[in-house]
Amino acid sequence: MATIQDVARLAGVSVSSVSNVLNEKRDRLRPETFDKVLAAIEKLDYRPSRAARQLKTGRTSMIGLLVSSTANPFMGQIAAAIEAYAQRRYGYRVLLCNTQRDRRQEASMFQDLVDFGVGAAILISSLADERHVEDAVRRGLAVVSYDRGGNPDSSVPIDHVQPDNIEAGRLAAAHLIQHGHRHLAFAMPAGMTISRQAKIDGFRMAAANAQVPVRTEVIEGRSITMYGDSELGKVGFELGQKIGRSASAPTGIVVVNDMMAFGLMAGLRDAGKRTPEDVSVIGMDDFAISHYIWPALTSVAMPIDDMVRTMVDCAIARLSDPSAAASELVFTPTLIERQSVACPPGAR
Amino acid sequence: MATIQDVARLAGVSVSSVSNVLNEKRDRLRPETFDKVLAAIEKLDYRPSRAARQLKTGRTSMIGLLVSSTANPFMGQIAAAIEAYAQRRYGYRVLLCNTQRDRRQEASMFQDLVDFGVGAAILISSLADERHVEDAVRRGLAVVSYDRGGNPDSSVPIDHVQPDNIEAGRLAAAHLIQHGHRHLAFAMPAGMTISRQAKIDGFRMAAANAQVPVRTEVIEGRSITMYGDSELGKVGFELGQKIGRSASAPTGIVVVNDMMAFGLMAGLRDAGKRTPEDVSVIGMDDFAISHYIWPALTSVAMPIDDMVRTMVDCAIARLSDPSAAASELVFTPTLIERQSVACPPGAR
DNA sequence: TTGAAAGCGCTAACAA
DNA sequence: TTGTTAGCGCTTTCAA
Repeated sequence: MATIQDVARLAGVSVSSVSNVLNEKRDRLRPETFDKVLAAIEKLDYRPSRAARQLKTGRTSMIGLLVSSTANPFMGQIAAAIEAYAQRRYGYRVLLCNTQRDRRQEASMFQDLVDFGVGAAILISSLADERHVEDAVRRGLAVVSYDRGGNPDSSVPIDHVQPDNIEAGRLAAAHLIQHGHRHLAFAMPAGMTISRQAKIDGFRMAAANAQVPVRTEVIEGRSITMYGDSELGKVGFELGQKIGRSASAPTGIVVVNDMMAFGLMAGLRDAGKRTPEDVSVIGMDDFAISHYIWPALTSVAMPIDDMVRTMVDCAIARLSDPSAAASELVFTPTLIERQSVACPPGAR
Repeated sequence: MATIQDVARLAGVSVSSVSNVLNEKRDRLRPETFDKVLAAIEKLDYRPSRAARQLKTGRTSMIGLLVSSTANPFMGQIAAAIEAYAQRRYGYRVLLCNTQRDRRQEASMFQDLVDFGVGAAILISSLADERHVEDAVRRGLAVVSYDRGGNPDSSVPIDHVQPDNIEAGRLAAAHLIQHGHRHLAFAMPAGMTISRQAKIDGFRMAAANAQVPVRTEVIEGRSITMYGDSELGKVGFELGQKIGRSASAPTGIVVVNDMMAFGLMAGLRDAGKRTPEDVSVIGMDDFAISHYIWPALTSVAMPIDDMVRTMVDCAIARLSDPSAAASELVFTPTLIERQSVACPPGAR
């Protein structure tokens, strides 16, 4: 590989002139010198070493991305969107880390990012405890956190971007109530997270605001250890079976995410219940696949592209102003009506 | 951030001693010196800069991963598996690039990887033309290519890992024939790739080897530009509609991947055809979701974990022996029987 | 067993 | 407008 020295030699100029060309400081060079250098660069097929540049400047054009697991299609979609936008808009590449929502993993990934000299990271994982994140920020990493409320007590600035989960829960429950359902359940894996709590709050709020009495309950499945899609489906399946066999089952179910909703509908089916004739189901995340399954899944869609752009913009902005006040940005979800919701059996 | 100098000063030793500690050269240090240094490292919470290390050694513990798009759940799953294994087994992190199967993008991503000093990359994208990959290899990047046959003429060593696509096609078609189907179609988006051709070959082979006459055809949908899952589903949907409305439709369809199969079944349904009663469908990739939809999709599963381990092992191995002969590794797929295949209408 | 010093490839301050 | 030079933080000879 050619170095800046080789280019300087071939062009008959000094390395600083070459450096100036590389950094587009046209005003410091005579046009002909500029061209001479350009020609030498071309000839040698020279490309500057990012490692050397980074060592000198302390900057590297990489951001870190921590997601629970891209094996979950929702995360895969977000990862693809982030990577594409960061590259297109800022020329940044993405270092991918799958956390499996494990705090120790997350901490070690943050550490690695700092060691690599990465300046900013996007964290998508709703672990309630944020202390290891704060450590990373103190070590100089800018972090944008998705789907977790901001902590006003925090001594360090962490930007937060999230969908309005309360509204998501409300939207889903209200839709069910509007279809005549009077016994609703919110289904999720065991274990509370901030975003789950918000969804539940909205879900309950819709019931409380209804003109009629509506019974609500939260149903937790097994807890999850791998954040791919297969385990989530299985938890949903088991829960669906259980609900399907129960005598006093809810007629409308809001499921914390689409993958689990698929499993839940399969479990319901296994127990002899049809969706939406016997039980209505609403998912959240709006997978592309949800359009195509039968019955097509009604789902609460999050404005992914908007949120992704915002997260990347925040991350890059904080690179140049690390001490700016943390921003808290909330995005509004939308209900996508499809075929998995109908009036409850009694109402027909 | 503390540097090696700070540590040396605090420990009262030279930087080279600290370096020796960092690199575990215990035999070059008196145990007590070792401990002194360790204490200083601890005290300062020192972590060596990877950039500096890389500049000196030319090595960095990152590998590149190029996939069409993690928005496709199959790719998301592979990406998660690669990241986890590379990290766990070798302590390597992953630089993620979504190529959208665009040659120019791929080329620029390879270039970036080289610029970052990344030594090895895994490429998952069946672009037929491999020249830009060869360029990258010539620039010193070790590449392992997935799902593309090796090119014996190639002047540079590129390792190839792939499922036995011929067998995948054969398995699927044979399963349909065994159920009594005599008119089969292979469905895919427009445009031939190496892996699609192999699947078709196997598909036709099964028909040719059958004891009875079997009619086969290849049905191409629209061509695809975004390699997420939504467009693939739509292409399948349109194709399903078309087939469902056709008078002389095949009774059994092998679809090039699960995502498109979901869309195709939805299209069939839209045209009034049921799966599997009217038309049987087999997918390929075996998404976790395929278990849970209705009808559960019979699919050809690729041994992802085995292939992923092999790809990462190959990539890392080539780092230390760039000129080793290229390996060509083929893995055997399995048919996962579920509910989307039945005997054809006539046979009942 | 330890330390001094060169240098990886670049940027940027300063001098010419 | 151009060149010289001092590092960035490490690893790695080579000497002591």
